Amino acid sequence: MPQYMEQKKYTYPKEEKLKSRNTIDLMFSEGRSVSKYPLRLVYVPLPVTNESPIKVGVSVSKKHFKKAVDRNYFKRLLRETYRHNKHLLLENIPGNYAFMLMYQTKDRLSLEEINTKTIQLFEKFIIQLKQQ
RNA sequence: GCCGCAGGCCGCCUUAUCGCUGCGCUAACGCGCGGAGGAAAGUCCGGACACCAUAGGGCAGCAUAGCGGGUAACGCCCGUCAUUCCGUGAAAGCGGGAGAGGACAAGUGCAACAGAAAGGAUGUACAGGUAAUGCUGUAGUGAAAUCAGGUAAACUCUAUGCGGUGAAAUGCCAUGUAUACCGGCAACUAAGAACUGCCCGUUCAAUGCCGGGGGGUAGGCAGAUAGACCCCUGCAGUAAUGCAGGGGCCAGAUAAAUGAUAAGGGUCCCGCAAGGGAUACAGAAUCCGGCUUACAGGCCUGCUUUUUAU
Repeated sequence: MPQYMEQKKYTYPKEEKLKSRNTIDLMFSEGRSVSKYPLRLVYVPLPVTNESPIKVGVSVSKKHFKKAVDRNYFKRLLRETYRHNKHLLLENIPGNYAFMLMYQTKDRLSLEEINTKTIQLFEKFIIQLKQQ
């Protein structure tokens, strides 16, 4: 295991899960987004509270995968890559944020490919955030 | 042993690392123990459970249809008979399979070929008969020719059953903001209402603050995970199934956990070998009973045929 992996917390606890229907509606109506095909990240700033500074959900469209097993599988992979790369977000956001990570292709990418794309996506997000 | 058919069952395992979720323990860090299916699927039937509706009766609609049994219930399951198919046989019979099967003596519709004619039918020949007439018989075609013809997985009729919605049901708690209403305090006149036509005054209203408070949004809790439950044994029954005794606890999430990765091992396929490949269908969403559909590979039981050995 590389050195850095021991230092960071690769967790995805309940408090970090995006559950509020209203927040999700807000994100899709007023949020901004970045894409790194085939992934897409939608985000919106939240008011600062005592809760977790970050709220994250994942999404795989029924349009791309008809069977529930496939959707579950790719949602798990998205959670996995979020877990391993969430420090990129936590170290760079100025306040509280909500995110939705979306998988937008019918192709069955491997975990390794998705992981690479996720890192690129997060870096792209950070650049966009700094430009504002 | 092989092939085929029928029925039933199972449907990957281990370790490590990083994670998720429920419960228990702990002051805490954490630790321990559980954690998808036979179809979880299609949402096609039947229930349980809720709420709404409901005097009684009828119409419409939908479903079912030999007989007997099982069940909480069913359109499901079991048994059995008519009928029918296949094999065998001279036949009787024997073995195996199918088996939605009430009524055509209410009405309507439909019917290949053959045939004069197939449904308000009746020609020809011969024979018989009458006041008269296909009135009667035979020949001829056909499965069927006035025989109460056939056909209802044809309309239809008969009998029986069925109220609707569906866990986003339903019940409860409730922060913030605004607020019906109630109480207290403060303040005060420019306007309002009443006593009263006017002035003063009083009361109300109005304003601000504080407190109470109903409904109720976000959200939360219950519903919701111990049950027509599972396993074993015995008894009753041809069976479906029932009864008795003993043992067991087996997901409970809610934008939704039950995973990801790596290594090793099973099993099967290809190959002389090294080795390579495959490991299905598929993801709980209130819960049960069925039906239907999907499924790599493997196992078991029974029967038929054939081969070899005894």
